[in-house]
Amino acid sequence: MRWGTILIPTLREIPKEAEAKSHQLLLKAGYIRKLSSGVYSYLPLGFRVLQNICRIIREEMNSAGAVELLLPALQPAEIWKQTGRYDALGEDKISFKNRTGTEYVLGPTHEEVITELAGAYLQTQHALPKTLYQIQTKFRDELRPRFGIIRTKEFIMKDAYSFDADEEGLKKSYQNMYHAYQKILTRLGLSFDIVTADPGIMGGKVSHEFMVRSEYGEDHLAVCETCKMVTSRDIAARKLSKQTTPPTSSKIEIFDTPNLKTIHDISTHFHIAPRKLMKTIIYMMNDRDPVAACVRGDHEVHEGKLRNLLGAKQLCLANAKEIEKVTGAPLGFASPVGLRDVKIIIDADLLLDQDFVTGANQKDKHMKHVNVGRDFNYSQSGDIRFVQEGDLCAQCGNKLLLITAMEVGHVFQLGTRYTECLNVKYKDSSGAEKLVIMGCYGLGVNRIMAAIVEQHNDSKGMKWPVAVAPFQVELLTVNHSHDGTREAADQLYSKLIEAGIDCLYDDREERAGVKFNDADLVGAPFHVVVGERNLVKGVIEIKKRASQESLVVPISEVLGKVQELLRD
RNA sequence: CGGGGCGUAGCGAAGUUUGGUAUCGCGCACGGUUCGGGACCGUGAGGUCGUAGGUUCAAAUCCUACCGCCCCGACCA
Repeated sequence: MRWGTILIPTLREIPKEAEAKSHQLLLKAGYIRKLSSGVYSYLPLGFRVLQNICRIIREEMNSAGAVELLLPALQPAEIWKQTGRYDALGEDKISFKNRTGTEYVLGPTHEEVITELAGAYLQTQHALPKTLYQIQTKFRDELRPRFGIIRTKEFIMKDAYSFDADEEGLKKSYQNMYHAYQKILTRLGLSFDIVTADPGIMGGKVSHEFMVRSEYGEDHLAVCETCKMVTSRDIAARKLSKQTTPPTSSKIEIFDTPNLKTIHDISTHFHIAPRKLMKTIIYMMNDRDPVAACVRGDHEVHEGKLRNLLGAKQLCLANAKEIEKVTGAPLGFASPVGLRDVKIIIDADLLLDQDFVTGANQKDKHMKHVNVGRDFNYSQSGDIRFVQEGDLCAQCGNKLLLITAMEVGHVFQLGTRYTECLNVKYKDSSGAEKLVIMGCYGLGVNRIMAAIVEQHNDSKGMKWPVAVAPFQVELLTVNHSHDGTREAADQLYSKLIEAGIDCLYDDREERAGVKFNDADLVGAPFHVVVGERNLVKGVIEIKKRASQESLVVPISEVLGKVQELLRD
């Protein structure tokens, strides 16, 4: 395609709104344009990349035996109420009423719709197993769209759903998708980590996330460089130290802290390091029993770990009233010291230090010189917090690193989370009705595009892998008004097109520098440069964008060479 | 929702403190000279200065409200 035919509005300067590299480059090279916060248009080049990503996804999904369909984005709110996710979606849901008063949700995901469909058609064991997928726009009113197309309110997702007769079938389907995802991301030129994850709002027990390491990710990986273990920070465990520190001889002192409730308030106001503070968080276990969870001021309680340690069925943060009842003080001044009829759980790190500052269980007061064991007893100690950089690897005991990463894919073994709510059953060979077992599998197409840019760029622009590049080759003339140059380039262009090569032909009458810079920015993997200087010698220059290395070949061999390069 | 920053031509900015003809660079159009890594000269087009109200002889500038955008944080006491 000729440059003048399509729309490639490259910019000389990077719009100041862009911070992430992918955001900057995609704007500068004319791939995307923002319409409003978190809402983007994909210009011709951007659209071509999206299509290439989708093509690869389709190929791998199809060859894994999944079948494509298309579900509606416009979904009656009613089906969301049936699965109980209407409320769980909360503010993220974009919903409205039509003229007759029916409420609709712009689909943020499609479990409800597909499950309804499965209920209608997958009623016999012969219909199972089945994996259906679609590539569709999802709508989520994100609180804060971020980093260009990494987090947007409207995005394209490939979502697949498997339906099986039993758990064993689900495991097979899950493995199948898991491998397909590995192939897809590898073909897309991404290096990635697969980590076990917390299924969260989606439900189910087993889930894995496909993570791409990037400065602009919103998630964290706990990485051990020694034993190479990688886990999601959300669920990473740590090895606990066996040491303990004896208490100090200083006695507890109560001091005034008017209106200073948070760790940040206390630490800045009194110049005390957060690690010398102790946070006491009150939870209610099984809706009845109060629990005080204590961690260092610079740590965060991990509700899941706490729940596991307690063996609690249900655990949630206490509300203001409950806190007041348990501690005798308003929110912000809790301490384990003097608490009665409350189970106290401490994080093991509290045993490694002495002399903490805690609340005083009185309004506007805290206490210092608090020592574990001396001033209060606890029922259990253990790992009840999120890991931090420098914590010890649960597997080998060496130090963990925290690395930011973005989630590009997520697979879940949902089980009967949805089929139960929507009563999706099949008849087995004995005629008995059984719930269909589901899995679901998502890939963020736009985010994958951003991830590829994040991993393939340099100071001049993008370096697309051949598989996803908007064009495989960019042909450009050094001086387009020179007849010989133009004629040679025109001929080459026809040859490349005839050979089925996706070629962008920069036929603009721009100066060489402009064209070279735009070519590097746009990032086609190979550049074919036609210039008078080489032409008189009967040769043409081919440049590899990724390495910036050039080779010179006779005109007649250009096509063959390009084909060879594309094959490799 | 809280904190911070910002809104002036397609892009990047100055001007706002101290009210007085809307300015500069890039890009765009036309003419010319150039032509292998973002050329140069000349001419020109392009603006509700985010929106609405107020103060004033006079508002991009001062006041009030609202809208939008970016970054950080968000039931952790």
